[in-house]
Amino acid sequence: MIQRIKGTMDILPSETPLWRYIEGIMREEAEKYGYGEIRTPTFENTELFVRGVGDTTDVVQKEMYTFADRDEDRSISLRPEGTASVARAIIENGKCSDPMPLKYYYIISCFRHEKPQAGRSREFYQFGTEMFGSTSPASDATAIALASSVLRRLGLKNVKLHINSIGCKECRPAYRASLVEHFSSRRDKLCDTCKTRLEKNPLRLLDCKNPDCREGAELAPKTTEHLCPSCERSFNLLKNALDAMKIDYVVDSSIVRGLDYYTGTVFEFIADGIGAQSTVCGGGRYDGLVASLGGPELSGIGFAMGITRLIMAMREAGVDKIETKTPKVYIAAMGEGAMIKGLEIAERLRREGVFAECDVVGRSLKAQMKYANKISAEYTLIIGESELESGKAQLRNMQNGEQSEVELDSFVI
RNA sequence: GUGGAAUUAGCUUAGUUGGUUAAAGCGCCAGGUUGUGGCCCUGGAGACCGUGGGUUCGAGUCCCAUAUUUCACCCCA
Repeated sequence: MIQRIKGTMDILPSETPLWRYIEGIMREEAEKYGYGEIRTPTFENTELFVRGVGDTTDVVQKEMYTFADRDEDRSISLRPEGTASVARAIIENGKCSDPMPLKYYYIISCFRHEKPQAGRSREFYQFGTEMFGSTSPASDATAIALASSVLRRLGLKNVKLHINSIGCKECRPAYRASLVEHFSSRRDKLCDTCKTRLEKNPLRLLDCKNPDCREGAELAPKTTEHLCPSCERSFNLLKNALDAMKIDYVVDSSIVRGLDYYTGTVFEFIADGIGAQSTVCGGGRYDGLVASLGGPELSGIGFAMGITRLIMAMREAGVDKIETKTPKVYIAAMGEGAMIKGLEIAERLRREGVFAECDVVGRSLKAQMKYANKISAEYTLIIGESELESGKAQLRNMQNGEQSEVELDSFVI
């Protein structure tokens, strides 16, 4: 038995309708906001992610599926996220001179070599959107509104929006310094990972779950109190816009994000009751990304939603039951002649747009009726020798058991 | 990468202090008279007890290793 790769999953026909329902809502909403779908390659030059996502991030340092290409001396990687590829694509396809803003969305799977856990797998699925070419908080508000709108339509009331601003390249260094100062004074109280974070990525100290570190984080200077005038104005405008759009949020200074490209506004939608990996949607502004990939100075704002986490949240909220299509008519056929006739009729009905099935196993009538019941067929048409001769057959309503006689070659349903 | 838990038929599980042909429910297949489902009844198929070692006269039951699943840390969607 050859097993599935660890951390991957099979999505069976019993589950795909829910996936498609969710994806359908994502597409509809994205398009309603003027985003167009983009499809980029599953793998890219490793360098794209190193430069885009950041060479100090865990994602790039220890989680990428990286390998040597066969025919060239070149390192390629399966995409660990979607934003870098889209940024690359707009530069490469000359879209940076299109009318601004550029708005793209995608539904893709990404790959990270992590230890699997609730809400985390090595191949994971996400809906992402990117908007380029606006520095205005109106674009932040629009992106957040889109995410919020998808979640609302999915029926997720157990999801909360947390927003924060981590500052731009002007104000972040100063804030970072004040954080380091704050935590250095209480260094001996920090957990081991936080001690290394103090040097590597001080912002991360803010969302450590260790109780002692949490205490330090509570007392730490808030990003929002160290913003430069421009960032502060933007953040306030964003809050005003969200208020006006009637989108509830909390300002949460522990939202820092882990990818290097984030600047300014960052946000997460956090779900209750789905375990430790509770962020169903995360995003923010990435004003330096396009330039760092060799494109023009073009700011951006986007987010990604984890589809499996959404499904967990939907289960938790009890909104994961959706209607699925069931056959209009099942044709029970006895004998070879009837089976041929049944196939003929089923095909005629399908060409008229009807969901019709015909027995292909050749079992007893009783077994076929049982099967029709199991697949929730609305009607069963019963064909045997005598029906073949008369050209008429019984059409049974499976709900109330009533039967009526129909002309085999002409009945409609 | 670090730690905890789990691993018995397709699924969910039971298996007593190691001792004969490893249970059950659901599901599947077939019957309950001659061509009619949903309920009920009967029967059947289906498990080398995750894999590999070890202890023992004897292991699903004990020990070790390994894989996978799962939960948490790290990190992120």
